[in-house]
Amino acid sequence: MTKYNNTTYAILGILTTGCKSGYTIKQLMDRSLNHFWKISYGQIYPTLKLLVENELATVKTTSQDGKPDRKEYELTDKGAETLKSWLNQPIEQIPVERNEVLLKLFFGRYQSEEQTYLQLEDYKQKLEERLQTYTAIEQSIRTHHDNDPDARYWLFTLDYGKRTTLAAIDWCQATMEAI
Amino acid sequence: MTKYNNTTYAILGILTTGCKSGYTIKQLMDRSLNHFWKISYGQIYPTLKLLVENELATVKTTSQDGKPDRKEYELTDKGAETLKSWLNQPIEQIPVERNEVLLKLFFGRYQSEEQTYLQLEDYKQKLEERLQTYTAIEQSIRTHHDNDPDARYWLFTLDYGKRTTLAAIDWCQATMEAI
DNA sequence: TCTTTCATGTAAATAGTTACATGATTCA
DNA sequence: TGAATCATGTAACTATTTACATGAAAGA
Repeated sequence: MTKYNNTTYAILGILTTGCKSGYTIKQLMDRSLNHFWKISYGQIYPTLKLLVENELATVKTTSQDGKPDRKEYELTDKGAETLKSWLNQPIEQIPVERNEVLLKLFFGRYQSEEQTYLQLEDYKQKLEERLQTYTAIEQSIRTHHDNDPDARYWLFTLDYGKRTTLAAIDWCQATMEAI
Repeated sequence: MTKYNNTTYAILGILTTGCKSGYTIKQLMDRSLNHFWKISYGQIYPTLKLLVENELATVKTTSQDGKPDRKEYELTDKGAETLKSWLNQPIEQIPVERNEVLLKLFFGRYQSEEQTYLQLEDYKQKLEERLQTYTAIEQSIRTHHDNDPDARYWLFTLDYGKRTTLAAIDWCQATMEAI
């Protein structure tokens, strides 16, 4: 079985949700996966091309009146199999999440305590904004996708974002008090 | 002021801690920054070269008996200034941390509930191992670097790792119960 | 008229890992 | 004898973003 990168599997997965074109894939990404997976058009279009080349999907161009032509992609059986087999594999290792604030804090001795404090305050504020975004998305899913069988899983991923962000906010507070 | 990437600033910062060669930089990284910043030799050596080219550091080659020659790098005033000015700038935005487990969970509908459960169990276990590593590093810092003025800041970054990892573990538990 | 939305795509640049090459010493 | 540690470095590959190019329609 050929191995693809996770971005390819992400696109493969999105094709199961009814999104069919590069444009709508990007939209769904930005709305629903943005907190743990983010990609640009520069990756989406070449990947869709690759899917067709490797027979994981098929394309057809559809004309729409008043709007540009769009290419609609559909998973093949091989594509669906590839997705499922990836889903069932456990992850190899948790990746290291690079954190610029921690990197700066690590060298905190070369900074004034006021500056460190301001840095943490700024970070905390950004985290709080993020938390609010998560809550907003959650509300939106609960009202617009209440009967969608995917919604359950989407809410699980949001819950993760909320919990870890909250933990980070608490850490900011505690660290600011310790300085 | 020229802008560099964060990896360059990380190396600049490590040069203030007494690590002088590419080899020892890598060692310190692996031991102390590994939970939020990780780089390979393939990045360290070219970056050190760049630092010298841009007059942020100077090199001299020292011979050691019984061991290979080593290059020792030292920050210039310009290098120290560059580091400090970066430290004082607030981060632009919190990066999206890609999470393969969440990506798989997002498409959980195409997987059996047992498989999803196993996936979460596996992730939880990996997180618990990570938490133990953090605790071990913390102990090591408390015993070996008790009077080091940097130690305080190192412990702050570890505390972040512990809190967010713990939150992720709780999420795993809650999600496993919900499935 | 200007901005937004729709829609697809490529080229260049940046970032980063992995694999390789080299070679001495120490320790089991 | 073989592995580990010390030590530096490059080439190839992979992943990804950013900037650009194109162009029509809708709405303010």
